Amino acid sequence: MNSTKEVTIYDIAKVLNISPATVSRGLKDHPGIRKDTKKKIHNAAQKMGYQQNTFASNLRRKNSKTIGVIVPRLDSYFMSSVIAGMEKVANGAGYNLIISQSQEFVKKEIASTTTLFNSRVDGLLISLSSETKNLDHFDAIFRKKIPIIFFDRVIELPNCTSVVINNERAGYDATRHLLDQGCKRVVHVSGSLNRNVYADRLKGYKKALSEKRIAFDPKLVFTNNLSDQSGAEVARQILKMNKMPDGIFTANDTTAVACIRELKQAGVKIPQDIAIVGFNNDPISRVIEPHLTTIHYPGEEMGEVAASTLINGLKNLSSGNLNTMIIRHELIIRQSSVRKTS
Amino acid sequence: MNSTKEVTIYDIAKVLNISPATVSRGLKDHPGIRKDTKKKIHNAAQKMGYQQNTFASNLRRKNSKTIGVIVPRLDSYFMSSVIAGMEKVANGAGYNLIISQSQEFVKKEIASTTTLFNSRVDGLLISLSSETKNLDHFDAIFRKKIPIIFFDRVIELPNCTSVVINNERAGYDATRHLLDQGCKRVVHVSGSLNRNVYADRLKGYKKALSEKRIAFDPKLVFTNNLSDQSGAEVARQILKMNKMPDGIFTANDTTAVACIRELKQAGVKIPQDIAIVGFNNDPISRVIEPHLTTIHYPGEEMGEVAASTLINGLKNLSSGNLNTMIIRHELIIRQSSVRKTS
DNA sequence: TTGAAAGCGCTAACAA
DNA sequence: TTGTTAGCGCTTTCAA
Repeated sequence: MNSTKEVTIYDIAKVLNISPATVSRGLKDHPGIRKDTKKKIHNAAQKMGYQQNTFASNLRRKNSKTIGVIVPRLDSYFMSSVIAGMEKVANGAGYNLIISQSQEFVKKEIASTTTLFNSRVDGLLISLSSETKNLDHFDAIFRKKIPIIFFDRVIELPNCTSVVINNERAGYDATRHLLDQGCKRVVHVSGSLNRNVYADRLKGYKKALSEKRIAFDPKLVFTNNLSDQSGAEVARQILKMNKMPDGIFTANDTTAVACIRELKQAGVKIPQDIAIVGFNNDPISRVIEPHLTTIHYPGEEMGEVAASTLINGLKNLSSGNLNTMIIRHELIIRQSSVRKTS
Repeated sequence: MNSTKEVTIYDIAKVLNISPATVSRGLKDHPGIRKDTKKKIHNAAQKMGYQQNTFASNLRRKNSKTIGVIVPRLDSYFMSSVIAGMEKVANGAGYNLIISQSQEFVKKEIASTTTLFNSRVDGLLISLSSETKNLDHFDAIFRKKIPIIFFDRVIELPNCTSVVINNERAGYDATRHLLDQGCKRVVHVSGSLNRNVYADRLKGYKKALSEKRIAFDPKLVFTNNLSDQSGAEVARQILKMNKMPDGIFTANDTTAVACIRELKQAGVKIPQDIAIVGFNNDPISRVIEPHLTTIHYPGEEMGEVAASTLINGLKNLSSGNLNTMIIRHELIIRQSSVRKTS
């Protein structure tokens, strides 16, 4: 494949009449190498087109300077922001990212885990697929004490750090806001309840209801995959209900937007007839009319925090045994939910 | 860091009383190892928790089974789809992806290139930053004959394959459509003309104009970074023009949407006063009101094609010396541009 | 069908 | 401040 001969530290050593060890040290600014020697080495390396061989180095040092990332899907605004944040931090610290998607399947999550394990990543950043129920596939990782940080879709685990927002509180905030706007009958559209993000938002929803002494009605909770289609489907079901709801809180913006569109088409007035709150502060939330009230959820920051926590841990700068890092969220109120002009 | 001792082929060899060479061969189904020996080896490996050491293997074989990806930004719907497509193909073929973003800076693009080069990726998939003018930073890559495939934002190069859509044609289609709807004075909002994607769309715009014998007016072309803000800014400038345009063709959807919002706010009727066409078929294009006419541009497919072309090339299945692969695009007509009820 | 042995390029313990 | 040397774990040529 690659025809050209590789330049090694031995070649440099020979040219400069010094030992390979010195070259190795000079190349990485080892303290205790004379300045002029270093300069000579760097110059020669440059001139000869030296390229360090990471495999040899990794083999020798037994680490890879690589972080594995497993996410359910890449193609959402939120996830791209997360990855962007991770990439920024990791690259800054000299790490590479190997990214793979589970596509929401456990099976793919398992396969990715094995690959990343074999690639000997120094650490893992994981957001779980909606199918995942147990963590057996991470056993090998745990046994080898490779640090894992779960983010967003996390799972409680004694020795793992998680980076999340307070989903229960966010769910509460969203629901409470609807109730404060006068809603009495609020539908909640949720995702797989295997996942904290959805289960907790549901908890928050229930809490807000009970605080206002509104009985929880399981018929008002829809769980699906939160896609465009599912959102439209929910809207159609709502239109058929005997007693229509006057508020909807969905666990993402895509679904909320699909609902709004479908409902508007059927002549429902938003927010007068039905007030709606989404989740994620996706760009579409500012485009749909009426603009969507939503929970802001800083993806890039979450990525940065997850990555830097992992890297600090790798450097043994870990701040003790901290377990859960909570990133602040924020309810952004727009027209889709505002009824009171107060 | 990792406390646990690694299991190597030597350990397996010792246990089974055979040579490491046989174990190595057995593990990868080398023909010419007895079936029962293979089975024994696999079983032992399983039982002992053997994990192959990719570094040693890569070092020995001088390839990495890794593909480097450099993109301007990750956080757009289009780019996430591209990456998703690449990831699918690459993982299927046993390759990992290392992804980095240039953030539209040459400087970062250079840094990423070096890192990926040092990580000894087997090949590269690149979409150029808007700043990039020359390709000197890929010299080392070319010298080592590491294959590069450029996608979307490409550059003409004798020995490189590119994956693109026909941007000139797409630009023509978009503009032509506006003219067909009766527009006489069409603004074009473009990105960095260093990049084929924008330069070619502009060419198509000009071609459509000249076909209809409309003089090209450079004052009607705005070039900027195609962000939200820039879109709004363009709209504001349009509102101040003595003679307002009656059509706008923007080189992405974000900008088109920002324009629409700003113009609507100023009381401009879309599409009656100004008809608008965007580019990308981003999810927002179906949410903005009126829905945005746009060019569909299959990101996932582009990613798949780019990755599989690269991988086929690595396997020496390359289909000769093909140079440019063109993916079909499609004009999707929605309300933002339709004036004639025909 | 299997084994012996060399070596991929680097790092680090130890010695000088 | 620099050098010697062993060895990380694997693959592969050559020999048996």
